[in-house]
Amino acid sequence: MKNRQVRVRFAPSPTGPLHIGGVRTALYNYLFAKKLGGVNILRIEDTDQTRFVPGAESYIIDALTWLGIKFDEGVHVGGNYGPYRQSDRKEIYKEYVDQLLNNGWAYIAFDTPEELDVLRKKHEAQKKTFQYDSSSRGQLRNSLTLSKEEVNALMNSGQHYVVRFKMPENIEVKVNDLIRGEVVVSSNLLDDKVLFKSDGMPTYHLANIVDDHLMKISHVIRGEEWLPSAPLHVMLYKAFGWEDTMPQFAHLPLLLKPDGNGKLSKRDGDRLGFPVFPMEWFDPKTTLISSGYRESGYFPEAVINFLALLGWNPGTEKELYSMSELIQDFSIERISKSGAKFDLEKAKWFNHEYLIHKDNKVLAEAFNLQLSKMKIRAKFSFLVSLCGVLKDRCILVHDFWKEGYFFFLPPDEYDPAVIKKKWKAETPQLLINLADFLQTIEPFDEPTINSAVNVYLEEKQIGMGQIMNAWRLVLVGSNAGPAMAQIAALLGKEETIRRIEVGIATIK
RNA sequence: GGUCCGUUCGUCUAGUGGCCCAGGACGUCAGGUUUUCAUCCUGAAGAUCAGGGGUUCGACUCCCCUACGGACUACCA
Repeated sequence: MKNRQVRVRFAPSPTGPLHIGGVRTALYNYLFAKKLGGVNILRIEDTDQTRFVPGAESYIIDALTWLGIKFDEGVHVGGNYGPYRQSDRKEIYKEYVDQLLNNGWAYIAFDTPEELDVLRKKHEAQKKTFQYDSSSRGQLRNSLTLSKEEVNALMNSGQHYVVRFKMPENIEVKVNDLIRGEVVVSSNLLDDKVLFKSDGMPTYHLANIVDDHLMKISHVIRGEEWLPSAPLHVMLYKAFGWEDTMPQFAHLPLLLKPDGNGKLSKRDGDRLGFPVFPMEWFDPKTTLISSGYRESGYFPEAVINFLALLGWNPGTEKELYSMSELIQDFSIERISKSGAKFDLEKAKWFNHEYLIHKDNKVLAEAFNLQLSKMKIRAKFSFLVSLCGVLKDRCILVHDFWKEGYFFFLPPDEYDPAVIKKKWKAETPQLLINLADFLQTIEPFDEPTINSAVNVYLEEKQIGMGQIMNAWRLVLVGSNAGPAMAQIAALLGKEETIRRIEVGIATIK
């Protein structure tokens, strides 16, 4: 098993949009594969036809593509171990169930879900737990209790049946987990899981093991919610005689809600007002829209960086990581054992870091996209300069509008608090004089305006406090925004003077 | 209820027996820079290492118990 090629898979089921915890699982698989020169596979686990959601599969692919998580094999890229969608592999599983049935590792069971439900309720009423296992299978309707003739008769009569795994008694099942070490469970506590459903589809457990084996998966990196079923999976490898090539397991810690405890869920996003999905998702059933990081103005690099550090760290103080740096430094040994609470503040900080280091042209393009949705047109070169001026104060791409709307819309009202504090009797005249002076400045750019105005104020013996806030008020409408010279330069001479005139005429 | 996993500042975490009366980052607070706001810079507060027992000359680090939290417990994945 040494020197086996690293082959990992990310195997979501298309029951809805990929949620941020799933993204992290996909990311860790990708980083691990690339680090070791291995192969990253995208397999779609759609054995439950009742939960299939149209659009979910393409959403998963688009989201991972947006984030820069690439696959070497998978539904969308093909490969030598396909098909990569379990519904397309339906025929394959039959042969393997038969193998188990033939060598006594599985049996046929006729109990209906309703019958079992009644049994569960009955046991519950007595504060006991019903389990379909070695203790109960002798009293139920299955090929272990029925005669061969009865079984055949039932099957021929079209009676629905499932195939269950026959969990052996009294053995210790050991799961060697790369993150948690050895986990030991007694087989007596494990139940006879359904491997093959009455609808002719395998369950997750069967399909998963067969596919991992057939696709030569070397490492299974998945969420901690799978740890309880790992012993069953180990037993399945044993039953098939595939112990030698059984993959190594690594169960990742869960992503927790920001407040309180518990697994992060779709609900939390709505409740706390932050996205739990990489991209916006339109639910065809409820017609509700869930927000996404992409549409909220986050950069994929920031989302990746933030997620990578949630449950893993390099052991150094380095926090800003590009994807290729992550690949270089990633290791399973440094994944932590305990769940990590999702902290939006930290995510924002990462985004800000990425935003301020982005080229102004890239930012301008993103901003332009937002503006065009608002039906606002602007010269690209103007947007590039504007982004340069505003980027320090922005966290998300959306903030460019919040921080710079007044470059597009003249003030329609003036902050009363600023008027009260900074608008004196002599202010209008001072502004008129300033406007006259601005008229003479050439070129009307930031450094020129800045030094010219400074000299002008000094010559006229006007204090900064006497005029700057009032000037800002007429240009912006409040006391916010970047330096005055920057605002004036971007607004242009004509508009700057016009706003001064309008302000004087409006403010009493 | 049962099984399994986990537990270091509010949050993410460093720490693999002495370097730790515990380090970094986010957040918070204070000061500085700035004509405003933000950025930025400096600093501060913030964890009796869940609690209790051991082992050891010495424990955040090893062992046991307890508490708390979580996951799982479907013909869902």
